[in-house]
Amino acid sequence: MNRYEPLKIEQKWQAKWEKEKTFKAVEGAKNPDGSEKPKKFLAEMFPYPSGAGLHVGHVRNFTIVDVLTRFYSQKGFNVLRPFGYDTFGLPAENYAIKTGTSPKLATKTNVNNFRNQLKRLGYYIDWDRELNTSDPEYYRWTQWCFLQLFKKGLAYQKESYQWWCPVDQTVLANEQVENGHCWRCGSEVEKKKMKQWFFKITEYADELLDNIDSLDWPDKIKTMQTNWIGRSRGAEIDFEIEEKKDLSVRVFTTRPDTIFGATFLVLAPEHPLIKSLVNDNTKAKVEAYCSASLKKSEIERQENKEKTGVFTGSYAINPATKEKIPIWVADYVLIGYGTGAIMAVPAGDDRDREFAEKFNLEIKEITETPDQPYGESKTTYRMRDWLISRQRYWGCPIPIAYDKNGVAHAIPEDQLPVLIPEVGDYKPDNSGRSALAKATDWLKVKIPVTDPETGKTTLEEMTRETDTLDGYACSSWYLWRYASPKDNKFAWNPEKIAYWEPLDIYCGADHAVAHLLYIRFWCKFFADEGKLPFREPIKKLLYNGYINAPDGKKMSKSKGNVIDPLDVIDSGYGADTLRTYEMFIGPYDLDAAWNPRSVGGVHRFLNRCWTLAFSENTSSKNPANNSAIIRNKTIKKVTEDIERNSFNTAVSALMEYVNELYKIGAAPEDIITLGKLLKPFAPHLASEILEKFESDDSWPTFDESLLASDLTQIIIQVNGKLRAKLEIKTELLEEEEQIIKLALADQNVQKFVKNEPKKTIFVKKAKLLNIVA
RNA sequence: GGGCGAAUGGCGGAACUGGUAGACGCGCUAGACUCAAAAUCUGGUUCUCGCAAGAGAGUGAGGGUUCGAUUCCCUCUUUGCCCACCA
Repeated sequence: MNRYEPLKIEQKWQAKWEKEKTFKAVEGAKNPDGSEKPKKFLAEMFPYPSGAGLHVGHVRNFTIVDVLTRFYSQKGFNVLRPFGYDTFGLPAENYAIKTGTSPKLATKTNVNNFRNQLKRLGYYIDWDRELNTSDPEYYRWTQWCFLQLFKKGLAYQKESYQWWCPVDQTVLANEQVENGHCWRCGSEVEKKKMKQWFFKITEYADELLDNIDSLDWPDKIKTMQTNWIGRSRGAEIDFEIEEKKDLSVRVFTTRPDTIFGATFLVLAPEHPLIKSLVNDNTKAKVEAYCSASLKKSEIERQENKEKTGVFTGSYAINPATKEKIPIWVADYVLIGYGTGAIMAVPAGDDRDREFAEKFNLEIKEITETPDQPYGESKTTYRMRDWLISRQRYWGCPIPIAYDKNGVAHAIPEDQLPVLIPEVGDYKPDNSGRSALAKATDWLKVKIPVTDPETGKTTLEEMTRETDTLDGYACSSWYLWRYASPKDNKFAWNPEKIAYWEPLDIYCGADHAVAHLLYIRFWCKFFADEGKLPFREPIKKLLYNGYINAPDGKKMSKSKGNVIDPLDVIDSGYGADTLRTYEMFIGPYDLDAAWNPRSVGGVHRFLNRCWTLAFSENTSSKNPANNSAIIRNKTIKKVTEDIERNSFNTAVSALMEYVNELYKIGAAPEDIITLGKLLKPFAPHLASEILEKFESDDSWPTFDESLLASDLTQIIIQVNGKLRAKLEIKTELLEEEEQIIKLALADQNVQKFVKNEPKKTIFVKKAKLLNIVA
């Protein structure tokens, strides 16, 4: 018998799979009997291919998808498991700024490295469907998607205060600001007033919220999305300004019924009406307050919740009480939510009370409620529109050009893709424009314009948009591109989409809100456009946990505690051990700590599988059928465990099976079953085993009738405590009276049951008898 | 402050719908093989008492429901994640 040499057999099988394109997915694949196979489309959240290569966290994520893909493939599904790379983004660009290497080149190197590493893990991937978001043939269609949104008014420009990262020199979406810091570089963000592009995700807020219930997604993610959208129903009420009848302040409140207790109004410092409400006495003070709070960082606003504010000098009329109430400015009111102005009800709201107490404003108990609520009912959302402009070079150019009046025009679809121009220096300047602005020739473009009066079309010279799209736009449609990644007529081919989509299983460890909300938004939009036959893109979502260093801390280069998956493979363990270990490490959805010794344990297990299959001693040992029970039990357990994503217990069931076969000996059928059940986890070793036994890899079925043996163990409890275990003939399980008699005859039971039992409870399913003494 | 989880041996974890707590793996330990070591194989391993049979305790703490609770309910402690002046 040869030794188990993982690196050798893995190389052999990987070469074979590559040559034979074993994992190529074809629409409409059929069974031998001519019936059509059911489809199953699975994917992981595609990675950003960093220069550091594959991480053990990637391996966990991808292996979960691989186990499920192989499982469904073996079960007879027509499976599609493609792969792609999310390649636009700051790391490649920052590297370019630092070294002068073009991001295009660096990305190519990184993708090649990633692909080679993925192949060494033996993944079931249809490599003909590989995609890459920075490939012009891909981003051509990202730009097309943008234009569809633009045509419907769902991509629009707005001047507003935006989060600005002073280090990365770009604006950030709300989702990319974490506790006042840039999600990428960690530096403190500022507010800056700029004209920016947005996607109108709020248009779909209700549907995005209402459909959450129907998703087979983890509750954690569903709750986070629900909170993020943050719908609240209330009313908008106009308050007239005293002595300025042409002006009024509109406020939003969820409690219009408390209007009798409203004793003052508060406006956000950015509110446009403020300048009309100040007078000569208050003007300087209010202006100082407003500009100070604009400069205030998010951190300061979070750390110091002490109420601050200034009186504008004006009064409004409470429409319910007709009383005159002062109008204040305070930064605890946010411009982006509701109307940016509130009616303060200190008797009903803690924040308003705190403010009233600090500035000695009236606190009036609510003694009256209006029969008919004031104002018009209004629903608002915590979610804001999605800011998509990025002042960066390495992104998908926004396909827009401006005429001499500054009006935005779509680049015609036949001019797509708008290619990223080559520039020598990738650094953005301080003007707030990306490095694209340095490509002076590229900036000029001729766009056909039709005169609305004459109907004549002329070519007009315009200037291109220099902003690029948020990378999340590129990942908002890639799952559909997988259906027809090489199509040059459509972003996604309608027939292929109808066959494969929506995605059956999606697995990832990040992007609970951003990506997973954006892709749902685009799906609903393109469904409305008649371009997608479904309104939710992802049926089932698995959200896996992280893998930490052995000390439980996050792996990081600076701490020097990073485990490189390729090192694990090359140390001699091989990919099968790495894969199986990462499935065995714990429940897939919880964080886990790497344990080098446990890796060794899994390797020992695979070595035992090898010995069982290839040693003459064991494999020829036992032709008898006394392994049928354990074999059928194992098939049942592994099948059901994979179906409920309990990969760690599926592996442990296989370990038990092998341990048992070591004791009782294994017939060829036992080993073939082992090979089939092992294949999702350790596909190379399993293929080697199945090859030796000349077996296919079809998923084995179990025979319920073979799960029980002739003898059955009955648990005997007295007052709920275990006192004896009886071996009885299985058919006796029907005879409750007999079992009670046998139990009471047991010596140990008699020690605890002196008199006639008060009661007996027999649970047939649990094979348990409880005697109440 | 709000929301959602979690807490089980020396360690990672198992027990899926209330029914033998600790599967499987690591570690430790005894033995076999070996001149020896590694590898491999076979036992043991929650704690306390006992040679053993067995007994008692035991799933963060306290209470409750039940014949029976790691599992359900209440109170508390610790801890993780998400959101956080959203009117």
